[in-house]
Amino acid sequence: MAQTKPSTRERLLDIAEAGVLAKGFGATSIEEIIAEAGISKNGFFYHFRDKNELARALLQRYLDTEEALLDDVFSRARELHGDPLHSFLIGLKLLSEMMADLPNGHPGCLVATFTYSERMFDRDVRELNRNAVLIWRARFLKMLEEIASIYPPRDHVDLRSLADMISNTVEGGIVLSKAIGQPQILSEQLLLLRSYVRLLFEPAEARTALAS
Amino acid sequence: MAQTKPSTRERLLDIAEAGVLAKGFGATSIEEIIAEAGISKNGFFYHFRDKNELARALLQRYLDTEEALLDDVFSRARELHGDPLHSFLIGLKLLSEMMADLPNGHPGCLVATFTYSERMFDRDVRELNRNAVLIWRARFLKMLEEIASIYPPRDHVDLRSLADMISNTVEGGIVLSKAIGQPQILSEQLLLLRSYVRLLFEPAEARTALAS
DNA sequence: CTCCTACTGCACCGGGAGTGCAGTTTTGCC
DNA sequence: GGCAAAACTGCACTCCCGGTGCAGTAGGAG
Repeated sequence: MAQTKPSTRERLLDIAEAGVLAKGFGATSIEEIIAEAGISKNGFFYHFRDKNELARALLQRYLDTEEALLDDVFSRARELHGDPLHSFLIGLKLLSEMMADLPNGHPGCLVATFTYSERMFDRDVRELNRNAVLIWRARFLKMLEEIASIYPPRDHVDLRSLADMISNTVEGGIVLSKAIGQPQILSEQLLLLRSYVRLLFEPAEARTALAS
Repeated sequence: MAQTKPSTRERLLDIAEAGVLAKGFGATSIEEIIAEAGISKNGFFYHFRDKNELARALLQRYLDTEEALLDDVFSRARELHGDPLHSFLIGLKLLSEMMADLPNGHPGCLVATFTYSERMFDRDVRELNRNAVLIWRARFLKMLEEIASIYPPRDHVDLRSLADMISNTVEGGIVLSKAIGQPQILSEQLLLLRSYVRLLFEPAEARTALAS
């Protein structure tokens, strides 16, 4: 499995992804992708029937990577602490640190890009995009339900909304970081989210004074 | 000042804005804009030197409208309650209701769209976009500093980050709402933000039990 | 030796960005 | 009413991009 192919297809996806995140899908031309890849136009169309199929492949690959990353982060967090609340807080911390360590900041989220270009794609791609957000929701909801079953929340909150808040924080954080060119915003926002989760669920006796 | 001109320029901007929010800037063609406006191509170029100038005008108009809206919401909130914390909480509630009342959900934020297409624009437009976020930050930071000077926060938070969290919630909420086609997410997320601000600043004695 | 994968090269179409220029209608103002 | 400026129209043309069609080929696997 290890780097058997620096395959052309993967290189095309890499180049396309960078372009899409920097300029938007509609503004990323096949011409420039093949120019950078050093391939002919027909070479491109050998791999992807049309631009929509490029979009599909791009999004699918992106979602698989993200899912693996989230699996990794939160299972590592769970190994560090068996309690659902504390492992969740650790997971958010890890995520925040991971985002802070990206050298040029987060390059952008394809789900957001595609959401802001929905009219360009066919049903398949839009459905894929929609499902991605619903999968994130389900993932975080499951963790929050486990937490809430042990720690009663301090305020009336809908756990489903709260689950969305994680995705929300990431998506918003990426936009703001990119917009003003301050990569650290994303990780700061994740820490604020963590602070909220803590205030919501952590029992008062565990928070004597303002201890971190 | 009242509707003296349903001027062509404004109509072009309206049509362009809808297109840009639905498909992205690069994918919104001048041809389709003039087709919908019923104007010739040269008519378009009479108003805007090129596509970049269209972007500039689009963004400037959008930012002016948003600023006026925020001024309105938070000054109305201030009239309803003199206390900075409570008027801020009311403002977030008003904003949330306003977003919930949009018939087809929020159409999208141009700042986010432009952020995800940065390479398409010249320095001017990128600077305009960047400044917009910094202006939002300054606006909310001022309000939060006033709050924090009266109510000591319950957790160590950087007020600047917290100020960004308002923009963050809106940007993220718009992405999620659009992505899964559930307009209410944006207003829900604003209410969660409100819950966080309340937990952070509201004195314990004001929150006996879990009262709203 | 042959089949398959992964391409190259060329020619072509339609549509979009943008330019240039000449001409026309509409509007505001004296 | 007259006149100039503003707000356009129409046409012709350039270059770039998405996409198609078709013919051909280099290299590895059986």
